[in-house]
Parts: sequence; structure tokens; C-alpha cells
Amino acid sequence: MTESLSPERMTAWRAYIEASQRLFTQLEDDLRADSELTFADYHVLVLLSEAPGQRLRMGELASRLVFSPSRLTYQISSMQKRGLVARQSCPEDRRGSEAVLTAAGLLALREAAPHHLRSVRTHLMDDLDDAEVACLTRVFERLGRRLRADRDASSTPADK
Amino acid sequence: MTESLSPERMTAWRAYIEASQRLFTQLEDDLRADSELTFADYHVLVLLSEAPGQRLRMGELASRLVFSPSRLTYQISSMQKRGLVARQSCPEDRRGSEAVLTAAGLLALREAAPHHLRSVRTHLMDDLDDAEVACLTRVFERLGRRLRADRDASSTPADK
DNA sequence: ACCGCTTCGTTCAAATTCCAAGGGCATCTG
DNA sequence: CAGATGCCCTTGGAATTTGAACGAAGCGGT
Repeated sequence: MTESLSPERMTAWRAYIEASQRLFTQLEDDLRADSELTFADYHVLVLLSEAPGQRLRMGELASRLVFSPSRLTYQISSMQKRGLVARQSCPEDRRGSEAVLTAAGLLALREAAPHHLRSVRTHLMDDLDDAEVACLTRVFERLGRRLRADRDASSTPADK
Repeated sequence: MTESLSPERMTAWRAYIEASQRLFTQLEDDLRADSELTFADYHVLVLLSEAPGQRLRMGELASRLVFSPSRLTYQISSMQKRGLVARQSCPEDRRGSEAVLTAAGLLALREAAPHHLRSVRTHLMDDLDDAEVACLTRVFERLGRRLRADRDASSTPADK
């Protein structure tokens, strides 16, 4: 299987995959342990809390979370049932709707944040020095930009 | 939400999460586009192809894939139906069973590998210089070791 | 050999996720 | 302003994943 990737890069690739998988499940477990939130729930709350008016269009939210549309619908419905967000139809474009952070949602986020951030620190960040953090930022911001661009390009057939 | 993570680290964290999510879904899509395999299928085939006797215990496989036991059962059953692997009960420990790579499974892997590796290169590796690869390897191998250790520790109450 | 007690993998129901349609509106063209 | 077209989100049903409970062995002490 060394068909076209140098051994060094293969090693990097495998380490990245496995560790990331472990990290995500670990954070998910931690979060569930000391709050009533999922990682997805938490992420939604963070994004909404930072948005102007603490509200976001469904599509925008889906794109940032890297969720399929139907998955986001389900996710928001679930959070709505628990009172963490509300749904409002969008004033400018009546086709769409937006998710709005509720007081309960903000409270839940404020309660969960310290635990979650501690989790991120102990499992990941505390082991990294500044140079490593800088490297990760550079690599993954570039990667993110690139993948976003690729996706936009493929959804827009972009005639010549 | 800057409760306990420096802005630099928060940025790194977010970039890492989003880009990883995008990368995984992109690779999954690519793989499905030019083979009949899932990312999980592919990963199983790789691990089996490298194992002595091209066979692995279910538990071992689950641990390496970071899959829950029931998820692995489902995964292997699905691959078994498609003829990619076979299931055999383990000789030494009759409680357990092992997954064995079939000829068809090996063939499927050989066909899919070039496509998948190209995908990994174009989406990720081609953009990285050697220093970045080295950094990723160092960071994620350390992280993986740490998380594996944490998990083992928590499953084994490990009295003093 | 006989109990507990643990481990290995599976199973079943419930929760989650995806994909293909569908419904409602906006926008564009004539 | 009707009709055509496209976008935004939701639905419905199938596929996947999870978590708890189970059956079948191993394991150690008696």
C-alpha cells in the first residue's frame, strides 16, 4: 500500500486519522459526562452565540458545521425540543428559517464551556508547544480554505 | 468563550475541527465515487491486509478503528455479505471470532488503493512541506499514545 | 468440579444520519 | 403577471450507530 505516498507521509496520515478519531470520541464522552450536551449541540450553541443577533440561517449553520441539510434539520429540531434554540422564519427570505439562541441555550453553553475547554486543554492543547500550535493553525486553515473552495467549485459547475 | 484557551489555541482548535471534518467527508465521497467501498470498509481491508495471516480478532480491529463493538459487528457483517471478509471462530479463545481477508477483499483493496491515495495526496499531502509532515506526525503520534493510555487507564480502575 | 466474576462478541430497540423527493417561495423572462 | 426555473429547507424511508442486555466462554479460588 505504498503506492504513492512516502512512508513518512503514510505514517503522518495514519497517526492523524487515528488520533483525531480518538480525540473526537473522547471529547464527546467528556461533554456528555458533565453536561446534557452533544458535541454537535455545543458547536451549534457556540456558533449561534457569536452570530449577530444570536441567530443564523439554517444553510449557513449547516455549512459551518459541515452537516448535511437534513442532518441539521434534525439537530435543530432536537435542540428546539430541549429549549436550547428557537426556530423563526426568515424575514428577508420567506423560504428559509433561522435558528435563534434562547436564554436557556446560552445558559447551557455557559455552564458547559469551562468543562469542555478544560477537556480540550487536557487532551490536546496542554501537550503542544507554541510552534506546534502555529503549525497546526497554518496547516488546517490552509486545508479548510482549500476544501471549501473545492466544494464551492464542484457545486457551481462554473462554465468556461 | 475565551474561558481558558488562548486566542491562538482557540483558532488552531477551530481550524483543526472544521478542516478535519471537511477532509473526512471529502475522502469518503471520493472513495464512494470510484469504488464500492466506504472509508470504514477501506480501513478494515488495510488493517487485515497487513495483519499476520490477514486476520484479526474483532476486539483488536475495533480498538484500532476506534469503533464500538456493536458497530464493528455490523461493519463486518456488511462486508461479509459482500464477500470482502470471512468470519472464523478463534481457535485459542472460543469466545471470540476473527475477521479474515478474502481474495475478493484483497482485490477490492488493490483496486481502490490508488484512487484513495491519490485523493489523500491531492486533498492533503500535496500542500504540506516536509517540516509540516514531521510536525503532524509528532503531534498526532503523541496524542494517539496519550489517548490510548487514558482509555486503558479508565477501563482498568488501576488501584494503587 | 463448582461458584462467582470478568471478557468477547452479538443482538435488539431506539436514536441518529443519509438520500431522494417534495413544498413553498424568490427570481427571471417574456 | 403568468410561467419557468432554482433555491432553501423539510419529509419519508432506508441505512447506520449506539447503548443496554445477553449467551457463551475463560479464570481464579475453594
